[in-house]
This record gives sequence, C-alpha cells and structure tokens, in this order.
Amino acid sequence: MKFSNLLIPTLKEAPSDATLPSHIYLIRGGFIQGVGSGLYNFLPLGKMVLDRVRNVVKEELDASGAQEVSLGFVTPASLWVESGRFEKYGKELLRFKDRKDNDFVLGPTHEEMMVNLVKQSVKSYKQLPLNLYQINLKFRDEIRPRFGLMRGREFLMKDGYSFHSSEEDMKREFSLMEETYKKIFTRLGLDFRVVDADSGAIGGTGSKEFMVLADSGEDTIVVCKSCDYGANIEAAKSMPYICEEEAPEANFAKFNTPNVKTIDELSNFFKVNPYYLIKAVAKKALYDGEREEIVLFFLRGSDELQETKALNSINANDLIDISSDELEEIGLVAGFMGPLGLPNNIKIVFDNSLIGGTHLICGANEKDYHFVGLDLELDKDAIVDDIVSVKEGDKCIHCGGNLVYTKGIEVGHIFQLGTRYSQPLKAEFLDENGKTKPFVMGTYGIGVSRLLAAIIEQHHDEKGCIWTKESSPFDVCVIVSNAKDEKQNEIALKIYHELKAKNINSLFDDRNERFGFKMKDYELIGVPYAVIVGKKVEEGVVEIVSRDGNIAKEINISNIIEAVAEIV
RNA sequence: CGGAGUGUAGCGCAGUCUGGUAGCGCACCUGGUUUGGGACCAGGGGGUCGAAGGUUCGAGUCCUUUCACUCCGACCA
Repeated sequence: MKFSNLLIPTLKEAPSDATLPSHIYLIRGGFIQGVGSGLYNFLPLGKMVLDRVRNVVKEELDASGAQEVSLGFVTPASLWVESGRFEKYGKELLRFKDRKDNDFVLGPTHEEMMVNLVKQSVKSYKQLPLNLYQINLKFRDEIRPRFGLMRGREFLMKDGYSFHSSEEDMKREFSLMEETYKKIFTRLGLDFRVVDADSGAIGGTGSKEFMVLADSGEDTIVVCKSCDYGANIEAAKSMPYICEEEAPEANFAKFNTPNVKTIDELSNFFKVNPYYLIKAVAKKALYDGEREEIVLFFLRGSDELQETKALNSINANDLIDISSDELEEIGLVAGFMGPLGLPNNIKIVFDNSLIGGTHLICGANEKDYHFVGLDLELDKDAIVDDIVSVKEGDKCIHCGGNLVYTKGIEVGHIFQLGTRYSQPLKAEFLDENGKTKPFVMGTYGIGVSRLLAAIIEQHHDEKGCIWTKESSPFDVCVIVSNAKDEKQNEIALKIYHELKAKNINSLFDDRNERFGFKMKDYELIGVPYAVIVGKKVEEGVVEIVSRDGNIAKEINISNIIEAVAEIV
C-alpha cells in the first residue's frame, strides 16, 4: 500500500481525555476515532490490525475443532426473559422496542442465542460434543466507559460455547480451550498469565482468566514468585496466616475504650497486633426481587474484606455501603460493632481465619466499649467462608512461596458453565439410554478489540506503538528519504514492488514530506521494520531499522529483499 | 448513581470574572524555498461559541432550563 493513498490521519496531539498509552497512540496513529462515549470507528490501519488479531483467534480456534457462526446482534427479548436475565442483567443491557412495540436487546453476550440455536438442531448425544463460536460486536451500556478500546461500550468479542453430554467431556474441552487461548496470546506476542477467577454474573464453577500483565491493568492479580500459581484478587487463596506475636492474655471482660473506633486506634490502645482484633464490616446486600438485608462481616483486624468473596458467601447480587445513620437505626454503633449481642434481624458472616480464635478483642455493640479475652464459639449455622483479600507476602497454597500483586488486563475468560443455562432454557438431548438430559456447557470469551489496546499497553515507547509480528498492520515500511530525489524514489518503488511480489505486506511512504516527519509517523504507527532509502543509494546502499531499536544497519540494495524476508 | 469538572474551527487551548467586530498553535488549501529527525516565507478557507429560553440597544461572556462529555469511586471481554 502506498501511504499517500491511505487514510492515516496521524495527530501531534491526543484528545485530552486519553490517558493510557494505548488510547493515546491508537488515536494519534490514526487507527481509531472516537465518536461518542465508549464508541469508536476503526480507520483503515485499525481495521487491518483488528483483522489480523481476529485471524489469529480464528485460526487457532478452527484448529482446535471449534466452528464459527454468526448470531444476530439484535436479540428478541423473549429469550432473555426465558433465562431470567432480562431483569437481572441490569442497566448494562441495552433494551429497545421495534415499530410493533416488541422488546429487543443488543447482545452483551450470547448464551441465550447460542443455546437456542443448538437446541433447535441438536437432539442426540451422537451430535456431541460441539463447540461453536462467533467473533462479533457486543454492546454493554457500561456505567463508565473509559481508556479507549480497553473499556468501550461497543466492542468486538469472540464468544464460544461448547455443548457436552457429560461433565468430564466439558472439562476436557475446557482444558483444550485453555491451551488454545495460550497459543493465541503467545502468537500475538503477549506476556500473560492464566489465573483462577471469580465466575461473576455469568455463573458456573471453575473459571480462569487470561491476564495480560501491564501496570495499567484494571485487575489486581496475585501471583506466586516460586511457582506458576496466579489468581485474580477476587478469587486468590493463601495459606492461613499465623501471627507470631503473642496473644493478649485477658479474662473475658467489658472494657471502656472511649472514642477508640478504628483498628489502628484499637491496636495502639491495647498494644496488640491487629491480628487479635475482630474487624466488623457492615454492608447492605441486595438480592433478586428488591429484597435487601444488612450483613455484618467479621474478620481479623489485620485483614481486608474482599467484596467479591463477601458477595459470593451470601449469594447476593450486590453489596452497597451503609451509612452510620442506618446502622444506628438498627441498634449498631459504628466503631464498636462485634459478634456478641447483635440484633437478630441481621445476617453475620465470619472469615475462616476466625474459626477457633482465642484471646480476641471485639466491639461490644455499645458506644465506647469493647470486649477483651474473647474465645470465639460459632453457632453451627453461622456462615463461615473465605472473605478476605490475599495480601502481598502471604504464602502460596501450592508451594509456600511468596505471593505478590501485579496488574493485569483481562483479555480472555473461560467458564465451566454446567447446566446453568441449558436447564432453564430446556436445551436437552437424548443420551445413550434414550434419557433426556440438559447439555453440559462451557463458555469461552476473548476481548478482541481490547486485545489491540492490550498489545499496545505492553508494546510501546515514548514515540508510539510497537506492534508485534502477528498484529502489525504491515510487515515492513519502505521510506523514501527525499521524495523529490528521482533515484531514491525509483529504488524505493522497486524494493516495494519486489517485497510485494514476495508476499511481504509492505507500506510505501511515498509522501512528499521531509525525512523527520515521515520517521515520526513511522514510529507512531509502529510497524516492526522499516527500509530507509536515502542518500546512500548512490553507493548502492539502503538502511534497515527495527521499530524497537534493536537493528539499524546498512545493506546492499541487491540483498535487501532477502534481508527483509529473513526477519519478517 | 454519588462527588468534581468541562463544552469556543478536525485536534489542543485562550477569551467568560468586568457584555461591545470570535482569537492562538497544530492540521487543511494556493504559491515559493527546503529535504536524514514533526522546516520556513507569503497568501487563504473553515465557527449557528453544546442546545433552548430569558435579561439587554447589544450575550461566547449575565440568569434559568436542558443535553453531552470527562475525571475519582462500585461493573466487565
């Protein structure tokens, strides 16, 4: 392609709202164009990258035996009503009516549609297993779109769904998908980790996320320094912590603690490690059908509540903060809450680490008083669960190594769904014995447009993008130093044609611009290699450079095609 | 949704306090010089100042309403 014929509107300045490198460079490089909150147009360069990334995804999935389909973007709401998600999915689901006043939604994910498709045509175990996927637009009316392609409202996603006659077979496919995803992200040149994850709104049991490691990632992940354990902070586990400091010896008693409210203050007041204090976190839990209740979470003072784990422990839809006024209304005192003598209309949850806890200090549910010397005895029916965040320095449950935090961009997520959708939607088949059974399902997602952002987050410098081999819009860029110089032009054009003949995807910067201007554009756009045709053509020499700065050498014109063919 | 802020040329901004011919840089068009690191000179085009209403002889500027967008917190590929 000739640069002069392409629409590549590069910019010196980025829009003021762009903060991440990927957002800034994708816009400045003329890859994408913002059109509204969380909505982007893909310009020619962006479309090329998108197609290349999409191709890698497609090739690997097809190789794994999955089959591509394309489902309608507009989905009849009736399917969503059937699965119960029409109400439950919330405001992220964009709903609208057609001229006949029928309800529709723009698909944010396609479990319903895919189950529906399969249920119409698959009736027998002989047709299983089946893995169907599509790479299509999704729309989620995000509360706060940001970071360019990283969190848009409209985005390109690969979503796959597998159907099986047994749990074992579904697990086999799940592993196959894990391997396939690893191949995809490796081919794209990404540094990533596969981590244990929370299954969230989609549901199901085992679930794994594919995280591209980058400081700008929105997720905190916990990784082990000694083995390959990794988990989203929402699902991370660590070995039980044992406090080496001595426990405060005291007989059970009520103690006057005037105005001592926080864990820090309490720890100072009694001169004890926060490990021996009971922290109480009050939240309001929201459930289906507008039902809500107050929940108190009790944990060690040295721990932090992990909201997702907390949410899962009580099977609620959401946890929201609660004001101290609301607490007072039900007879609780902020800063002095404890597990003893609570009003009976609130739910309580204990963290695992409190089981069998002794010599504890906790709030007395009375202003300015705490209990000391508490040996915790839990009711049989008390909820006990893992509800705290793993901390840096905690020990790995697999190898005992040190756990540390890092940030990741979620680019893929695979779930073992089981029969969560097939059952309510009555998607069933006949097994070997002629018995009706619901499909056992798995579901697998990849954020394709987000991948472009993730690649740039991991591969850029202060000058612009540095595309990886399989994601770059072009393999090489041929740059004419002085476009008015006939000899340079002639040689460059010849090199360009020969590269093309060799099936090397080349961009020819033939614009009548100064050298520096074209180099800045080259660096901004980030094609991995450039052939620079300049003054030295008189001596029969051109230059080859790599965008990452690792190569810059002069090459005889007669050898240039081979030299390029070798590296791209 | 809670808190903060911004809407002026394609992009980045000034002008608003104190009402009086709508500006600057980049980009764009024409001509010329320049050609190994975002060049220079000369000339030029482009705006219903987010929208609606009001005050006023006169509103980008003051008042009211409204919409959009951005940033900080809770969701997700």
